[in-house]
Amino acid sequence: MKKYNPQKIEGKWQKKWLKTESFSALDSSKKEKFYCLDMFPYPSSYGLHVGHPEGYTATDIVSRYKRMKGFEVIHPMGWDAFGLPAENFAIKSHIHPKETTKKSIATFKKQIQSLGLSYDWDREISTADPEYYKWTQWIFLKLYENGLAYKKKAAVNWCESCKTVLANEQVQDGKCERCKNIVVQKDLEQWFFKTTAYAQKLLDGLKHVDWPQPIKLMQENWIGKSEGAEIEFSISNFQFSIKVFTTRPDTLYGATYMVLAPEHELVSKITSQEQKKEVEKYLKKSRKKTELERTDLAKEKTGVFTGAYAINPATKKKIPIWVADYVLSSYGTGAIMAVPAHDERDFEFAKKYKLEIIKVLDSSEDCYSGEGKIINSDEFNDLDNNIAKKNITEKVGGKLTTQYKLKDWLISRQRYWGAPIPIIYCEKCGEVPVLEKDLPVELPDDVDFKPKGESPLVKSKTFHQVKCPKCGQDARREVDTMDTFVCSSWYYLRYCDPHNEKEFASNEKLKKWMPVDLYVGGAEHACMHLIYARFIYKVLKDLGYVKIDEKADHNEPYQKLMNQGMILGEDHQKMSKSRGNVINPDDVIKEYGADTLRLYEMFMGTFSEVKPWDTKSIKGVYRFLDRVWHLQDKVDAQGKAVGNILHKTIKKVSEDIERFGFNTAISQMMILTNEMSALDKIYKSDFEKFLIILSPFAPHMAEELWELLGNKKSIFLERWPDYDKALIQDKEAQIIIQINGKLRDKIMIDAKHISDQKRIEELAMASEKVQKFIGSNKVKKIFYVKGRLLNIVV
RNA sequence: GCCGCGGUGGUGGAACUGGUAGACACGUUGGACUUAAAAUCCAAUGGGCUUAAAACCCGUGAGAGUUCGAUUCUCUCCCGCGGCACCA
Repeated sequence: MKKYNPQKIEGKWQKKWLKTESFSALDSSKKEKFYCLDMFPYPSSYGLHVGHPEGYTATDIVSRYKRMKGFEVIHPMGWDAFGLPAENFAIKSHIHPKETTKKSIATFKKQIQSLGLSYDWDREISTADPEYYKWTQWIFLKLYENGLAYKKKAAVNWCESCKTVLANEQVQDGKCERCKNIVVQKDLEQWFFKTTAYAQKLLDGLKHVDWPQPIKLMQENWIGKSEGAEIEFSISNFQFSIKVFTTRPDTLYGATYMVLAPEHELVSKITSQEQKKEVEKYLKKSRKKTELERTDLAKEKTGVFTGAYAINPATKKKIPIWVADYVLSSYGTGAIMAVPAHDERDFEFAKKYKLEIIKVLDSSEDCYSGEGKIINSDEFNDLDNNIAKKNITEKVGGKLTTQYKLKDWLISRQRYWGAPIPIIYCEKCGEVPVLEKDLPVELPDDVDFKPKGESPLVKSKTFHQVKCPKCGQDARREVDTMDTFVCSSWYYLRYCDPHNEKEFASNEKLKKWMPVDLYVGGAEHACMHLIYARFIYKVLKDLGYVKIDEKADHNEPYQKLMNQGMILGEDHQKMSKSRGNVINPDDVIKEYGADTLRLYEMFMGTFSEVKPWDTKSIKGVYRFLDRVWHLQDKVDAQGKAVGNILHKTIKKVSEDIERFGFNTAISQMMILTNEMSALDKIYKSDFEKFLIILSPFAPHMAEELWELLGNKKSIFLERWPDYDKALIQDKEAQIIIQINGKLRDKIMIDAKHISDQKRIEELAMASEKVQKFIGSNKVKKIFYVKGRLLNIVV
């Protein structure tokens, strides 16, 4: 009896799989395609953590399963290689990010291969490779040509510790997503992608994808659509007017004052002489506040009167115009009509500054923001407020419109380790895009990494001196680089045609492989990568660079999305170096082997739930594999058939893989294994079927045992077994007997008779236990659920 | 504050469209093997009551409701996690 030695067999098969290129996806294949994708990792110098194998094992199981089901599976892996950690490391150590990244990628690749994952390494890509970022820059140019990339001066998020601007999506809780430093607002000239032009399309597309509902909701909220009206208020004694956006034009008669955001352009123009000092003081103060302080709900609202008055277009009454930083300049028009009777913020403000409050909806509450009947509004009285919305807007010459919270995507970064923005500034011609033939704009090596608030590329002698593509005069390059999320917003397209030197990917290959059928990764990307990638994909489709003539093409890159749940430390806390509760997957592989690690991570719990690591529990799956290993000694031409349980297992494992129920699939295989272990002999054909369904989970062991059984070809060339419907039928059925819904007895009955309710009732009534509980009570009613239970109501 | 997800034994977790709650595994206890330990194998293992078993009762965060029957559906509340955060 040979001992189970995972270290020995795993290395052997990993080498073999690589050598035979068993998992290369064939562009020429006639089979139905299946695109199975992981969110590619940032290759950090720390190597893999246990979270990586969780998602990777899941997609590996699905990939191997789908191949055996007859699909041509494309299952690529690559590196999201640009980014801050490598650059920050360079600042400390003076080691070039190129070097660190190269090393980290090598480590990651080795670790990933030691897990026995079936990637198609011919398609490996790295976003920091000029071959790749050439096309990232090309995509930038296409957006630029079509007015979807533009530069503007705006109040932007600035992280003082990273010394760079950040996109809206990268500010979390008022802090930098990377370093957790407080983000401040700065007026800077920056590059944007016009995501707002796609707000509605991004919303619509969500209807067509098979994504977890919470992620869809998060995106919906992030895009933040509201329908309302734009209404203009003229200003008393001025030529100007103030445009506001409101979702409640029905409450216009209750608008008793107006508020401008401190940044609103009219503030300086309309402020009266008497109020000037006060207003300026207020503006100065609010400018100093961070975004976090300004949006702090717990804080009392503040504001100051401008001295000017507007005319309510419905009531023709003069209403005061205030400045207050509870109104945001970045949303709507940066100005509001305040209806204190029906908006809590306005109510709070009006009470504090003793402003007029007029109710225009029928309600007993002081401040009521719900629906209802209109009052105090002339001819609109008694109308339903939803009808009044349209009518009142029309009366005052307003316009029904839609607003979104989504902002344009700020993509420029004042950092080195990213793809340079392919723009040239010429004194004569102004902003000039780099010519396509001059791509890629390569990163220079001669830079000083210390961030000083401008891109390190400024310091490169070789980089920014360039001739203007238009006039040939001396010009200088844009020194900012692109947000790494730009690089990762199209990588799934490059995998389809990774070596193409003429295009980012040929249409033929895109047509062959896109869209991604299954996408797996963490939920933290809900409002970042997953919005950006959808945006870029839609743009490329609209511009005609991606054409797919499939019937079910919904202009979405990712059909099905699955989020893996975070793995916590053994102390039920988030794993972190400072807590010292980090588990290194290498250690687990060293002790138990890759198959055990894979199985364990899949067995831990529900795939998408958060779950704690438990080193002791690893033994359980190791024992299981060990038991499977020893089953080989029982294989015989003679034996007892395990057909029923085997075929039930085939059914359950197949169904569970499809619905990401890996934990229950494994538990079913454990049940089968325990059953087979109890036998003296098992049929070879039964054991082989079991090995096939085990193989996506524990590929090394399955492959090794398959070979030991005398098979010459890889187990992964086998077809996935079908279960036999006749064999999964049980001969006997157990019927639960309940009295008033409480379990009182169980009876066994031949499966032939499960439809015969009368027979079952008779059997039940014959039971002593049943009789005891019925006693002298009268049977009122009997419910029978076929093959399951009989409930007697007394 | 708003939106979402969740709360099941000592632990991780199962439970199909409302139908045996606790599958599978860890741990624990007892036993076998061993000079011994590890490993392995066998058995028991939600709580109460009981010397033990049988029998019975209780039990899926709390309370109510719908139902013949609720972990599953509805309402109210409590707790944990995630997202958003003055979006007019």
